[in-house]
Amino acid sequence: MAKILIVEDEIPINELIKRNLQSVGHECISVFDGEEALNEISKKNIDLILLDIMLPKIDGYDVFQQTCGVPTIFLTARNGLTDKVQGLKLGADDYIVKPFEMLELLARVEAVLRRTKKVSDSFELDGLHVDFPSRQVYLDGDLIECTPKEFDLLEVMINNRNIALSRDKLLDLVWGYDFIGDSRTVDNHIQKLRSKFRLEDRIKTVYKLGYRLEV
Amino acid sequence: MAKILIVEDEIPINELIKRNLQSVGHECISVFDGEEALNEISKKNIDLILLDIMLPKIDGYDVFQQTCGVPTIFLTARNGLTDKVQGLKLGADDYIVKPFEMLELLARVEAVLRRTKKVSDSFELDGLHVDFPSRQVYLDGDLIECTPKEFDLLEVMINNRNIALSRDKLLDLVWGYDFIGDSRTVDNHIQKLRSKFRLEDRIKTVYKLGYRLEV
DNA sequence: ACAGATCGTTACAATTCTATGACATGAACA
DNA sequence: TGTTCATGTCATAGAATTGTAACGATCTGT
Repeated sequence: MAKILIVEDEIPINELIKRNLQSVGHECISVFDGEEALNEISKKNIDLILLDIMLPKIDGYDVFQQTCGVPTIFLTARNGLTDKVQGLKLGADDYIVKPFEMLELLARVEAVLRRTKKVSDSFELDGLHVDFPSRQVYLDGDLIECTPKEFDLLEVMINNRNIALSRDKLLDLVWGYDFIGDSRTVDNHIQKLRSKFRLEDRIKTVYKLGYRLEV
Repeated sequence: MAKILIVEDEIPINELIKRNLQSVGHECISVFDGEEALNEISKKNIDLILLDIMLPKIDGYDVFQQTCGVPTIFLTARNGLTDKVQGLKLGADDYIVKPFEMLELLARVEAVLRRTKKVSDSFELDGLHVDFPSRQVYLDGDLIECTPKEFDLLEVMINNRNIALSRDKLLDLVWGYDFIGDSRTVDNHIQKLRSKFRLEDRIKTVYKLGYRLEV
């Protein structure tokens, strides 16, 4: 997957981000101040930088000037120096306001990596090959027809693999609206995914909650 | 765990909160007026602030303006300056009305910390590893199947570790207020936890009351 | 307007969970 | 030590949840 540099001086946050990115398959390097950050940027092929603005030694603003075009997502405090940051946001690939939800961060990381082509545009698991740009799915090399909803759901499951996702969460992420009343819509689409893409053993049901894609 | 700043001028209340938060593993700093509060905020990496509104020297309202986005829970008197406070509530992560129940405060603290990702998403004890996002439990590295009630109860016990929890309290926290039935239900589920997760020595029974998870 | 595809809903079967009761064991107290 | 009440332990019936298939409404392209 991608090599991601996490520049964040609060150790618990840094480690939490690291754990989550690693769990979806990325390689992570944690640094805790701007000096270390510039060090890593110069010597390694970093694919993406998560950059806190408030940093010891050299602040995020100055680090950003020297990233030489490496894609960057800013992590900004709720009411930080918004005026200064505002300008930066234009140059950055994305920014996210703390405190943020981890699922949101993961989604943005994937989006930037895909946009900047630093991540393979596809996903492999067992004999399954999912190609995101073309929205096509192959099983053992054979193209499997895939409806829009099926693909959207599959994509969300892949981007949030190893996380228990409630039905409500899935409705939010895939259907995009708050669902009223109870229906078996999610269940039925999950069922489609399982049988169509041979994911019976990979998509676990989390009883009374929802589903989880295990890789 | 997390570093929590308690800003409360009534010494007994301040100390009570401190004792309880420490017993579940948090690091606490007690201050008794707004001036001290700003001092601590500026020099240390505070993860969460519990902020009384009525304070000597500088009041909670003014302190909040300078927290630089550190998550904050307000402690408001029932008939405080509700008009002024009302506005604050929008910016705060949560608020709780005095007099409050300690368990309620603990629950809100955990909720905010998890929401703002200042607390780890997993819990370790002896060979037991509990992963909250995936809702999976490992014992000596092996995945142990876990029912919803088992996981919910385990989570509550972990979040309120070192605190004696009555059966009624557990029924409230895990089953929900509207549960009608035998309180032996709790006993049976505790038994499951003990045998399944090798917690025989960790979950103590508090005679005539309930149970306590000791770490 | 028609044919074909997609998708939300429903119904029923299969599965999983859990509250409960019965009995055994243990703690408190006189 | 004996009595009483509280808790540990286990099995099971019934409730709750999910799997599965089929249906009809809606949409799309012709």
